[in-house]
Amino acid sequence: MAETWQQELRAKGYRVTPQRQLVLEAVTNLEHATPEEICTEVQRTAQGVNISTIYRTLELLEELGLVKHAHLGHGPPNYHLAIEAEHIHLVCRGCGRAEDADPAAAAGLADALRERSGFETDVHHLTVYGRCKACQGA
Amino acid sequence: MAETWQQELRAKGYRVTPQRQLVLEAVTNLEHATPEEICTEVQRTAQGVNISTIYRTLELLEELGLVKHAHLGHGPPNYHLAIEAEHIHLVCRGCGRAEDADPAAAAGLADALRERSGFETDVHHLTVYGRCKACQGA
DNA sequence: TTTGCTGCAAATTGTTTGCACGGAT
DNA sequence: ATCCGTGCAAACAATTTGCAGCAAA
Repeated sequence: MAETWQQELRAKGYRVTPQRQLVLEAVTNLEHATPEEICTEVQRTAQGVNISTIYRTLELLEELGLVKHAHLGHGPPNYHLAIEAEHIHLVCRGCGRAEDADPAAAAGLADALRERSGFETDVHHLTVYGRCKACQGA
Repeated sequence: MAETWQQELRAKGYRVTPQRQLVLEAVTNLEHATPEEICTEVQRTAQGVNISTIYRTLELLEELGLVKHAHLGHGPPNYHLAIEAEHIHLVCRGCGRAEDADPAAAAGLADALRERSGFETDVHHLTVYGRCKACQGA
């Protein structure tokens, strides 16, 4: 189970390199991170790694379905494990932080949109903007 | 409404310039446009206008609450009139088009998030990804 | 005659690409 | 020997900023 992604890489003619392992580890540990942040994390154990390798690796890992990314507002995109993608992003306008929520909360929304517009909602890629509990006074 | 946006500008010590009027017109006419597209539109009647003026003007108009912007996927943000913002964006993964939906559909979602996470949802800035009716076979 | 607004160019930031070396197969 | 993956630097795209001249109050 844990060894499958390396096998999948090899099966497709790709190689399993330290950089790729480190990027996947970083995405796993940071949970929600930008390419820049991932690069910094990776460089803690392999200081030579270049930012372009991060981008290329993230693209590859996304192709394999291991990670996903979302555009949460202005800045750079946000990467996380695909397995952990089963959630809604709540982005706070106050502190800018992103927290997660149960996609079940969007079930009603999906139903309403399907019924009214025939639109099939991808609940796993939903980003909601607003104010988090902590920022409720500014 | 007796209080025009021009008066509001002056009241705050800003000036009403041709550029600002043209940008607001462009946002009105294009309905959903990037800064680049707005710039091109404005330059049709005032060819000297610089892209940085567009950015500065859009920022100002947003501060005044006249326009809003949304990040629909990768590229540059998308500007539209605030008055027209009272809707949800449905972005289709198939054709890439954005259609509008009634924010009432998200009422249940907002309730659920407030109850579970104490998160105050901004329903007017909700973007939902999925597949539109027409693209339901790909 | 002060102050705001603009155009221009340069600086920033985020991301992609071309290329040659080094290492794995 | 071949081909992939990487670091590096340069190219690119989107956006921001510093500044001098101009124009409106």
